[in-house]
Amino acid sequence: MAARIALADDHPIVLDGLEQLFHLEPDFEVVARCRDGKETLSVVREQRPDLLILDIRMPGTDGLAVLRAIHDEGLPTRVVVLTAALDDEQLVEAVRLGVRGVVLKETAPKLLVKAMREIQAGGQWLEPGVVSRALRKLVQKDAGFREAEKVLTPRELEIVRMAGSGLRNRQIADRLFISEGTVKIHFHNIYQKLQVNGRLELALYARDKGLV
Amino acid sequence: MAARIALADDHPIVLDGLEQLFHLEPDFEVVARCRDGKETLSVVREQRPDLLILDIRMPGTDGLAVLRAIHDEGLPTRVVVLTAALDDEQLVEAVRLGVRGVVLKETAPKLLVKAMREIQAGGQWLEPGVVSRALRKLVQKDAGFREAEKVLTPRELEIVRMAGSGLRNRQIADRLFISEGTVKIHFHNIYQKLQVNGRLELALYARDKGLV
DNA sequence: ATTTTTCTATACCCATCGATAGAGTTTCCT
DNA sequence: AGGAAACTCTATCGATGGGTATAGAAAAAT
Repeated sequence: MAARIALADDHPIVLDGLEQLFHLEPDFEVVARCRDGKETLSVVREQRPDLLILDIRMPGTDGLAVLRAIHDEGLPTRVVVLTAALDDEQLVEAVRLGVRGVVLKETAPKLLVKAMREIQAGGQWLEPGVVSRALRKLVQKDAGFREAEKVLTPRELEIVRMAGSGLRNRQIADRLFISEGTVKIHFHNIYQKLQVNGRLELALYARDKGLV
Repeated sequence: MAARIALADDHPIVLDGLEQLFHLEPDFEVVARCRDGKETLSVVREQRPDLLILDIRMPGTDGLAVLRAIHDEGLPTRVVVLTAALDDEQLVEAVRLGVRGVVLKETAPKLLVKAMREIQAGGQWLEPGVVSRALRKLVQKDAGFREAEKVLTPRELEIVRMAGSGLRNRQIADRLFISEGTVKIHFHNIYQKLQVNGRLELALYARDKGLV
């Protein structure tokens, strides 16, 4: 019996391409085309397809939200993420949510079919190149981000954010209802922890690390 | 006689979708599929297709570079940009380079066909929504950028850049072989011209406007 | 129960920053 | 030739920023 596939992508042309692709494979049958996350979710809930090819970027409810819902509701559909470029964090999140496969749009269609068969048979399919590269980046960025989150106390993080917005010591003190001296102490500690040389470097650092 | 179309996109599935789409239209004939910019360029040079459907994001030589080459060499092929999301500056650049149409991937395939016919007949096709929105943003950003370039003298711009990198007055003075006092004067003038309240605000401003 | 961490505070000192005033040089435009 | 704009300098002064020492109170970890 042919595996029932649902397709979800906001680009009609991609849907056409996918449908055409699987039309040539007798062991797959496309049972639904979805243009946004909401539609995808209702289709998966009602039709219970065997497989879902899911684009991450979609208008409204995005792919990850769909994946999360499927995971949380324990729906039996196996999901393959098909996307142009996968963000590092998105990848990790997707894997955490039990995605069965990750395929880039720039890969050969035949490979996608192969991946689908693999998954239908109970396996997994992660493009090695993508995964390793993404994970490497993730480690770097995550290291920087979480480093800041770990070494800094909540209060210090708060102050870093304010400094990143261009506030003065006096202003920060007023907003936090503490003395200006205390603000200075916090900055002093922050500088030591983050190895930066003043509030300007700190502000730029905060911007880079996405702490603002 | 059917119009000869070349397709350029790094996603094979999209190529499949496009080919399938135009296969149903008797007045169009797909004569080439290209996976990167280099391939696209050689195809356009040799086969001189009537139309080229071009994705902006491609590995290696990207879509804009291809468009630039086609424009510079005076090749007769009319280009339609087909992309997921078009950057403001990219759009302006594309129009400047004589692109004949801009279509988003999320638009209905039938509309793409309609646009192609329009262009083949000598017209243009720009998605109104995209264009107006992009242009509005562009005006804003461009205004901010050029404003800074106009009101600031070359020397002042130099100093703004250095401040944006986190340098101190003393360091800036040393690098420019001027006295620290002069640096202060420049900053004073800059603050007045840009209506900012200190070097931190200035640095953030410079970052936003892309002056660094 | 004791130690550690976190947050808070004050006081002093020096470096840096920013505003202001006054003035000389060059360069470019009219 | 004359004027405007840009760049340079010195000098002063108050405000802000940052280092250091000292230390109390509350919360968390051991």
